[in-house]
Amino acid sequence: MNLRDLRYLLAVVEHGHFGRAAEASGVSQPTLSVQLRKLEAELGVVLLERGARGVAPTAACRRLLPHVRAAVAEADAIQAQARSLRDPLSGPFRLGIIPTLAPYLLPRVLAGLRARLPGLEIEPWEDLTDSLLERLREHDLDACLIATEPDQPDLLSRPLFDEPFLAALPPAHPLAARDTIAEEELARDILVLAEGHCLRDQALAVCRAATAQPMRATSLATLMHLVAAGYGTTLIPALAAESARDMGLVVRPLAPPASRTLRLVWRARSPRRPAVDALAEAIVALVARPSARPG
Amino acid sequence: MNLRDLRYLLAVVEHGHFGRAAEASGVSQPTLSVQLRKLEAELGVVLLERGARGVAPTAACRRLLPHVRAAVAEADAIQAQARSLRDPLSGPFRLGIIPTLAPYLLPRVLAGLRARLPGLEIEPWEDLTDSLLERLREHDLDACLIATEPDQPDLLSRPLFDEPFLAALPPAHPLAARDTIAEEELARDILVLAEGHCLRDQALAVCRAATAQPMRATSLATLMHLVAAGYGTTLIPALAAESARDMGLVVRPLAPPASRTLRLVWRARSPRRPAVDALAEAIVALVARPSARPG
DNA sequence: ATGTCATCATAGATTCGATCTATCAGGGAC
DNA sequence: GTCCCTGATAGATCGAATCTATGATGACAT
Repeated sequence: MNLRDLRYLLAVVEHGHFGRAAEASGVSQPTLSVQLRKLEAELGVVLLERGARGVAPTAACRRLLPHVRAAVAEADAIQAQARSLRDPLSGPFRLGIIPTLAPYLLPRVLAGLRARLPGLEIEPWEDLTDSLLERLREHDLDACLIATEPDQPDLLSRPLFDEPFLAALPPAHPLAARDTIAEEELARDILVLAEGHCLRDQALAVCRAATAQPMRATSLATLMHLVAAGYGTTLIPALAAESARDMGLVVRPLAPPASRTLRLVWRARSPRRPAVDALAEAIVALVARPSARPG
Repeated sequence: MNLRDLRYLLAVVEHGHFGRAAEASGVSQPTLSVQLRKLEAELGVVLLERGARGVAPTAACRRLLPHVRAAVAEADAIQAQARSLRDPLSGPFRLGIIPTLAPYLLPRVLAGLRARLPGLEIEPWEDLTDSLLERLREHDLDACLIATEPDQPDLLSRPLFDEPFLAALPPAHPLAARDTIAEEELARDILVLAEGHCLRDQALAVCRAATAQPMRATSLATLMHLVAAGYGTTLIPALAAESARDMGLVVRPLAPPASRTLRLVWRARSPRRPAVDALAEAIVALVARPSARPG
């Protein structure tokens, strides 16, 4: 069975006349005659009652017509939707983001992304780096924002921007009065995230500390609350500074400075490379000059 | 676009593998490769991300898949429904019946027809002869039961059975005591149906009367009620006798007898001739030996 | 590293099917 | 009876789908 033949059938039923249906379909009258006879033979059902003054659908045909119309309509829907998906910068785009970045980056850039890439429907997905990369490889995500460099051959990445690390202290902490803080000074009572967070490893590396402390916050927000409650200090990425200050923390730059590099990762074979590139550039621009937050 | 290609797409998406999808589709792997590339070119959308270990649908493809599945499902529904319509004795069958016959014939035969022709879904349509024949010619009906012989070249008919006319009288009528009644005796105070009813013409012909009486009942039931109320006499077809007696009328045979011939009419070109013939024979058999009425 | 295996893509030949033009056949209408 | 309109048929032509054989590429293991 063929969509073309179904369209022929609809044309003949609509016009009640082979010749006019043929003209409307852009083919010759014998074509319709032959093809519709074939369709009848294939279905084993007489669809048309031919008369000297035209043609009428049989009862069986009338029974089938709803399905025929539905099939043709779905085919048209496929083409219509494909037309709107033809723009490489449109359609759903699933973007994985690590938890120490998502809550602080997304409010800054989402509105701007909608303005710059109106066709791209970004669906954020928050998870730890390893899970994100696994999902990315399984085609569950289109790209990921992470803070490490993946070394898998089927994944490519590009750096977006560097995010400095900052010291976050309770106001009553002895170091809170200082303008800058050295890494070693922070190491003594630093609190870190649970395992799996790249920020945990980076914080420990920066401070050259191998803490085996029992407190392992599962989110940066939790961690900052712990610091605010006086349980210790921590290292936060720059984009979280505003949130940290809102919680009453004292935020100080490190001396010498340290940072992490945020990278956008995608599958080497992904056909969405244009969208990936556009997204990367948009994020860089929006982070450098953040757009207003959506009301 | 082609239903075949849509099925290919579904197979590849389902198997995630061109080779296995090809096997499942009964074609070679290059066929799928070529056809799906063509489909992508036609839609202008990359549907599949080819990898070294298989293939995955793109985000755009996932967007389209519901429509693709729907189109294929509708096509399958067409074939499934066609299979069940393949039996010439099945499917909807619109049967026109004149009003002086329908209420008395249908209760006698409908249950039996369902038993003898279980696939045939008879949809009765009650109207005057001329309207019925017009609808029949316009393909709005598959066949008609009427009491006259149509003389249109595109319509064929066959007689089913003769239905005697009977005299119907109020119990108090002077003729009610007689065993049989002559036509002339009835003519004096006969009531007839409104124009358009063939029974009106037949009654007038039988009784050689040209009444211009004001009372023109629009249904046989009304007419019989008028007779029961003592407004006159009338001629009824035999199948209405039971109903007439239920209303308290006296029913008597004519001497000499008169009758009308009920015919089944269909379009000369109708492809439903097998159903028409089966229906004709079933009705004849059921009228001769009526089945039990449905409870 | 390097060979091996698996995967999809490509090329050329072949077969099948859709379509065209020209013509036929049948029914109504006058 | 004759004409005209309708759909059906025939034979040729063109295009498209498919096949087999082979290439290209990447992953994995030794």
